[in-house]
Amino acid sequence: MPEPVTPEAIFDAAAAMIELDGVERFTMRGLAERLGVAVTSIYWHVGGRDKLFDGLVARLVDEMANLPMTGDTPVDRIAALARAQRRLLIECQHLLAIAHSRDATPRLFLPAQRALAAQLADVGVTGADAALVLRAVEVHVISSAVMQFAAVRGDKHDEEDPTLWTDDWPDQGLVRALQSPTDYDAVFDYGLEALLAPLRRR
Amino acid sequence: MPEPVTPEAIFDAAAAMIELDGVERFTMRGLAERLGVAVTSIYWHVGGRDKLFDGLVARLVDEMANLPMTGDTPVDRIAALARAQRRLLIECQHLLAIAHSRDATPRLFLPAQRALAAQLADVGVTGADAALVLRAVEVHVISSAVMQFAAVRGDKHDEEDPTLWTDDWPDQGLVRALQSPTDYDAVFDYGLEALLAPLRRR
DNA sequence: ACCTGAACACCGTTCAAGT
DNA sequence: ACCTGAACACCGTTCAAGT
Repeated sequence: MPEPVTPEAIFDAAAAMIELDGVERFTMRGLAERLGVAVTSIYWHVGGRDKLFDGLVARLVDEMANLPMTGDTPVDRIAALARAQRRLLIECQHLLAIAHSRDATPRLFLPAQRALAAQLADVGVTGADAALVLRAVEVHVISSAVMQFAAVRGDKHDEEDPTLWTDDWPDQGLVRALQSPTDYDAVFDYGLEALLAPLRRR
Repeated sequence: MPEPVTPEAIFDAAAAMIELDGVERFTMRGLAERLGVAVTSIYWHVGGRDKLFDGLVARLVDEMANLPMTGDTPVDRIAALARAQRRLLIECQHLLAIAHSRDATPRLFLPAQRALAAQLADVGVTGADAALVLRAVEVHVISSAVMQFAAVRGDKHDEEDPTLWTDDWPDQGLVRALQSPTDYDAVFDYGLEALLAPLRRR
């Protein structure tokens, strides 16, 4: 089934290849081969590697714009959106890496800022305070996704160096907890609730 | 002054080049030219690109191991260390990017975990709870440095899309705050204090 | 309008050969 | 032990040429 070569088909194929093998293994020539065309054909439809990645990032931004925001209270809705954003970014880890390497991470959150601002206003947080909370939550979401990515790929190296913790270290419970793989979901929730705690007290 | 070609000199030159021009512009051939030797000489001394980056990451891990931890209370000392870690990582942004792309970010914090654990024990936090706080602070530090990096390079794109915010949006103070560049220092401090607040209440 | 092959300038890496 | 040049297999990209 040789699909027609459209920009859409090119972006789809590129996204699939990148999500499968990572950015570093992605080549224009490989993409052309998968599409069954000459490399130069891609250049005609979407341009070079840069333009291609621009398009992929734009797609991710679009996806970030339409996420559910459910919950009984404004703070619950903010938390729900943050969790949905994080889930999407973890699903699209390689695309996130591309966006990050092109300094486009802040842009990922622009579409959601309006909705977030409305919820903050509902609990009486406005102006510079609201901007600070907004940014803090954004940074928390991104970082959690980015770290999860690194951890999942490199979990062989995530174990503790046993020589660092002698057997006579008083808190063996901590040592055990650190030696088991990091539960990034728990870390994310802990941080998110800490960030939102001041709002819950209103 | 043609310095002798030692692994040390090679790492120094590579680090300087990367910190100046970024990873993407760094090539083995360029490094060889700067050192005044043939490319193949580098392969003899330190191995290929992978080995070279391994060495650079190892150096960064070493630097992370010796950071000051001053403050009157245990929580203050934890905060001070986190700030010092963040400052170093921002200074070595490109090296951090390399470490991150090689999934070595968790390793950056291993050397400091013992000292942090001791401070946590002082305020009575142990076991799995201590591990969670440890990880939450680590993630916060990394993320802040990583975001700062992206933001500084891409601050042209960090401005808000004016079409998103109509003039009749009720909270013009927020709009103004979002339109000015993000103060990542403030975002970091806000998040750090939120994470440590539960500890301060003991 | 769409697609192609040839060609260019660049990579990282290997290896036999030098001293 | 140290350094070299030649060579290989791979890139991204351009461009004139085809239909």
